[in-house]
Amino acid sequence: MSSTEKIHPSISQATGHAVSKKAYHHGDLRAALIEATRQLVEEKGPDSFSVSEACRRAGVSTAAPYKHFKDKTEMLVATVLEGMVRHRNKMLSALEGVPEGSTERITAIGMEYVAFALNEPGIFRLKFGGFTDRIADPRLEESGQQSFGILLTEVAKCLGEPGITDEVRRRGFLLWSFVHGLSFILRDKGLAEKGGDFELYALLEEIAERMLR
Amino acid sequence: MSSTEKIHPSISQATGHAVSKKAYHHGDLRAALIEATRQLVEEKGPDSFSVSEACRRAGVSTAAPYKHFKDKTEMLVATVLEGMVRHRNKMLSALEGVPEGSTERITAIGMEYVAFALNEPGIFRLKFGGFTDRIADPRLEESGQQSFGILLTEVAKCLGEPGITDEVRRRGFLLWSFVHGLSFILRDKGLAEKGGDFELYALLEEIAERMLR
DNA sequence: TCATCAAGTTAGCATCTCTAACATATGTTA
DNA sequence: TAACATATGTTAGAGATGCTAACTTGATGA
Repeated sequence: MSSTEKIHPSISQATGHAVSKKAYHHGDLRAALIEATRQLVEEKGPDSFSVSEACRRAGVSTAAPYKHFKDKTEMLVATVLEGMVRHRNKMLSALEGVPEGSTERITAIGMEYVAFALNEPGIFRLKFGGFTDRIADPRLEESGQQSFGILLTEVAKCLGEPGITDEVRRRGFLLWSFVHGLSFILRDKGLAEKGGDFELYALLEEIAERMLR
Repeated sequence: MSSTEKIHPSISQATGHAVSKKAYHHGDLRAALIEATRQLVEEKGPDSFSVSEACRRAGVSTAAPYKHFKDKTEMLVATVLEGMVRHRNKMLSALEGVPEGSTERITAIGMEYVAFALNEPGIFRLKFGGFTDRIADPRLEESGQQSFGILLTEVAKCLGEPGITDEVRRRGFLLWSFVHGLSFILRDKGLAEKGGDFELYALLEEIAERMLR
């Protein structure tokens, strides 16, 4: 698929928007713009992203996005939200088949977390390291909490706690901090320099054990 | 001090530049622009920073910076480098008076790391979470390695290892990941929500113990 | 059928980065 | 000391961008 090809998704599923806005002129410009934004953020980096270029890629005028998004920031937020949904779903499916209450479940979540950072570094940066100064969007906040909740549930089972106790929250916070930092470092350094030295899975296992012991 | 006051530092010390460029028209425009950049990055956030505004604050035309920096990115890099020097010096002075080979030294470094992230979130973001897509400057890389070296030295002493062995590197990497992630999370959430729940120093102590045991 | 409204368009303003051409201070050298 | 070379600044302007206003078009439903 050529990178300059216009984007015309048939149906907007990921946006979670009213089906009523589905097919006017473009088909689903909102979804197309989100996809163009996602591509550009990965190709050029979040800082070099421009609305104009997304418009060119979606094959519409530069004024068109403003019928769907308040401004550039909202466009990025929508794109990040879409990414977070994918991220969460990946984490959940990574848990399938892994024994309940085992530390491997924690490790699996961590692997998926790091994988997302490495596979979609642009979105990852927008989501986390990103533009807190530009956005304090409650939807991003909430979406993050949901993902954190998945981890906490697993930690509770691992520790044999009855629910999300203070201790669970504390351990979860420590684990999250570690995996979060690891993701950033690996993403920044590139897998070559740091990931080559250590086996990622072994690293995450060791951490899970040290933290949950 | 008014935020619109012009910046006229008497002597450029932090830039580490040839003294020959000290006093032409402005005094030391290079240093003044770095300071203006630093202020703006903290006030408006790294994404909203503009060269024009830095010029206004330094009281020069918008073309003036290009006599000192190749482009906007180089201006930001110079500002981040200056911040990294300050950061490293703070870490080093945090070690003074703390017993050699104690885990408190590790904790002290961690505290300083987190403090920098919280006190200078804009620079911290540019330095790390920041604009890897825009910059892969070798000077930033090297400066980061130097800071990491400080940590590794302390880890080696803590573990009683003869030098920077593979095991030291591994533990140091784990510790760094954790503190790095913690800094990001605390910075993003704001101290209120997360830092309120846990005592930062205690958290870092616990981590140091779990990691170095 | 036709009025309404959603979703596009074009035109244009304000701002931004960066360059070219010009102006001036400084320090050097004949 | 006069003239030159260079560092450092200025003004003017090209090209890109974010966003708005005003207009056009096409789908939907009374």
